[in-house]
Amino acid sequence: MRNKELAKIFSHLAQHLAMRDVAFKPQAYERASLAIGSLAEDVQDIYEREGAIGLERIPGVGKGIAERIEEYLRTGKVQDYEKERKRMPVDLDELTSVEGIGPKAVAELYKRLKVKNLKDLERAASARRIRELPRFGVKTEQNILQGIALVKQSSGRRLISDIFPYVQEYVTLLKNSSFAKEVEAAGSFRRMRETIGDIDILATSDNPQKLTEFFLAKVKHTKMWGKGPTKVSVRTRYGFDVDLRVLEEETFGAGLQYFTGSKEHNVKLRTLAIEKGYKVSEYGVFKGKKRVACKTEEEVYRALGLPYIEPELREDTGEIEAAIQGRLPTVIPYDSLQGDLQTQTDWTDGEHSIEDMAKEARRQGLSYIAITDHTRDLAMTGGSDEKRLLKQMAEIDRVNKRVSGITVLKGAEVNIRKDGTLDIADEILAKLDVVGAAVHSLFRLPKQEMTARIIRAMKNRHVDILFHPTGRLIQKREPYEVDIDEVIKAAKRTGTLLEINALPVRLDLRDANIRKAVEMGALLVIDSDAHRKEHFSVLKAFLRVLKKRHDH
DNA sequence: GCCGTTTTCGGCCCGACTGTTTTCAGTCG
Repeated sequence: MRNKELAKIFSHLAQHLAMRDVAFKPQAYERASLAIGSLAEDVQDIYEREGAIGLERIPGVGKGIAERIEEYLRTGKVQDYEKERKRMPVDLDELTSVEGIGPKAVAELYKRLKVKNLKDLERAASARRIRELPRFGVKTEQNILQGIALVKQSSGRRLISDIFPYVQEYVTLLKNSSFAKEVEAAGSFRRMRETIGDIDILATSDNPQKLTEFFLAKVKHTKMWGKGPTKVSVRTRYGFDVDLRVLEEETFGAGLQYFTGSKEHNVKLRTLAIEKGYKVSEYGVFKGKKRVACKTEEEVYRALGLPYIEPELREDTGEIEAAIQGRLPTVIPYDSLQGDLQTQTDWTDGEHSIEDMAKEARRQGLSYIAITDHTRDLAMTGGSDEKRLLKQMAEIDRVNKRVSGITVLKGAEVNIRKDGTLDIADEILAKLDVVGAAVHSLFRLPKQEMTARIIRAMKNRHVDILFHPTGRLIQKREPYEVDIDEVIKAAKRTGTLLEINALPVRLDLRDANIRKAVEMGALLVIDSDAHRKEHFSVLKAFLRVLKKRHDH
């Protein structure tokens, strides 16, 4: 699991170099960081098997960066990075998590005001000292304060995609030890929340003491919050907390149900139990002193007269009422998707070619994908104009001839301009199989104007999908002001699909809006927004975990 | 620092928007 650490180091190094105005190297390091961070294979394995030559096969990694990877694998450090960090000891992750703060702002704030972290930044902004700096002003200062508020709202929580590999690592570690029988990650991770606060792992064991000691010995941690015979709680060196609890085999189901939560779901479940003359705790369902269920979660729910409720639904947003009335929604299994209607390639800001993306999609079991590269107004990404779109369509025809077993559809992610018109002419859109329209600029229009703008785009008869309908970036950017009910109505009226963008930082539409759209009868499409081959896994990354869960 | 059937040296996705300025740097993705 060294990939993520290396990716972070190179990304930080890139930002440090950018702060010092070094030309071109930042992009090179950033590119390598992205490639390493989303690599399916552990760099350590690649290095052990093929040496530096193998490392240089990673796109964006040449001689220089391969040497630094080697250095890191040998010593745990990259000297160039350590030097930069000494020169400017700032918490880049914290500071750049504030919308509008980039490397140059970080450098300036450190030099002039000794701002090292979020706390310093807030203090400086509150004391109105930022407005005094050259090229900063009152407006910037206010934006910074707003940005800090947003970051703090999500205090300590991380995107599920950041946490996912670590959960896998810990669960596998424990499963492979000879001390654990059942191992399961519970909590908000199991409920598949957008962000995760800490990791709760449950296990059963013949020797709990040995298991907790094994865990402590293997999981690198900076703090130990507590340690008892059946529970240990640590802060890992990656900055989040992990709890391991060892449960009795007999009551594992009840414990799993309890520690999966949510708290609100459990409160309601317990209230329902009391009404029916039962009591529910982490040790089981009780009638008087008699335990009537505890072995499995299914048993626990059944004892209360309920069908099994999938963890993803356990938020007390109506699922218990629905279960009582026998109208729980059918949950779509994780391996249901047959295709992917939003992908980018190296024609714009994606990393891989059309052919490579098609082959990878096929490998992952998809039967079709649409290539939806950016268009003209998003020049930053090299967005296509009409002429280039035609060229790309011809290339897609060639790929379809060369690659069998998957259909590649011609598409585009066109820009919705300020007035709701699109940046590609209708006669070209008419030639495409899939047209997605999206807002990429002027995020702060007034609600009415934004709503009208989006609906006008949806009315274009060539537009099939509204991409990332609210434009939010989790923990980074609020959704734009838009009347989502009106958008859903328009979707139904115009037959436009609303996207469920599966990129972990977007998840847009979000859960509550998806439910609304379903209730209002609009159609939805789930896609990956893949910008590189590895991103297809967001369509099924969690499949393995779900399968394991259903095994017992 | 990376990369190459237009280049092994000389390029490096390139425009809108914001907030600062009074011509432009920084951020966005």
